[in-house]
Amino acid sequence: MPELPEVETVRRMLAERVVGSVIRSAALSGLPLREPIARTLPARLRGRRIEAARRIGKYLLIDLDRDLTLVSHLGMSGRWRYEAAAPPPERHVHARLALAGGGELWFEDPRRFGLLRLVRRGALARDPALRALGPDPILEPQGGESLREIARGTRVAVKNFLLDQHRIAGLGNIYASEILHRARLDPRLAAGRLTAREWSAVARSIPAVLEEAIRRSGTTFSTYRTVSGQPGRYGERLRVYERAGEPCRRCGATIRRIVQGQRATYFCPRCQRRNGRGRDSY
DNA sequence: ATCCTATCCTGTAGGC
DNA sequence: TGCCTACAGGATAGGA
Repeated sequence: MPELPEVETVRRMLAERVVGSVIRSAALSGLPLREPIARTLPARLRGRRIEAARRIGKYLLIDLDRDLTLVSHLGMSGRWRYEAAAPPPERHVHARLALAGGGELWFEDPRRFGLLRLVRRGALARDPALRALGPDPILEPQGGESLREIARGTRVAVKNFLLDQHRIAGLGNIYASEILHRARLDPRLAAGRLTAREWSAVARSIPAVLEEAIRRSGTTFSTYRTVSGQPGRYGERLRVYERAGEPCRRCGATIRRIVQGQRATYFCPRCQRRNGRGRDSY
């Protein structure tokens, strides 16, 4: 599941391999993703030069000349893939960009929850996908006080708070659980009721987990791959995610799996405590 | 306003 | 072995 570290890994590789290239031609599968890909996309991409690869939250932005930006989101199973030589056709390739000088850039997405949309750069900040995003925790790190302010008044569980892209942009199901384990916080606590000290622990844990995951090229469960097809290596570092029934690496207690908002949450019932809080605190 | 649920999709894992 | 079903989750529309 591509979250901030996976998207950042893809961004870095695109920056290295395709920035500076010119798109010679483009072709679409014709199948809709989260929304249909505009049929005019190939014509608008032809001849454009790739100027930069950026990331905001889980969105990957490919800046082109003539003030255009290709906005992409990998959804659940999306992948940008670079092939140096003309590769054989494969399933689930929804956009193929042939680069001048050889090489192809593919947007693959079996589950089609992804997004591909061409936007004028001047209109980016107003684009519905990006407009309402909260701060990106790597580009705009938030301290504990700031997080506490963002959470003021909300009763949602802190795990769900971390998943809300409108509050903080980039965390998904894997890293939300990992961050709360590092911060030693029960994922069921009401976000609006955490203490300053608890928010401070969350604020420190977010970049610690994300930066280590970026160093290891992200986490691969099933489909995620880097641009060149390598799996991420953070999986072996996971402390709780997908480890239900296994011992906590910190205290040895058995990791639990619960469901919050129809999503799995993993946590250690011993070292992620409620700190003697009352029943109404979550 | 705030919060929660159902929905989209397909590869994979588990049961029998 | 093969068929069937349940499950995984990011974002969002719509309902409570």
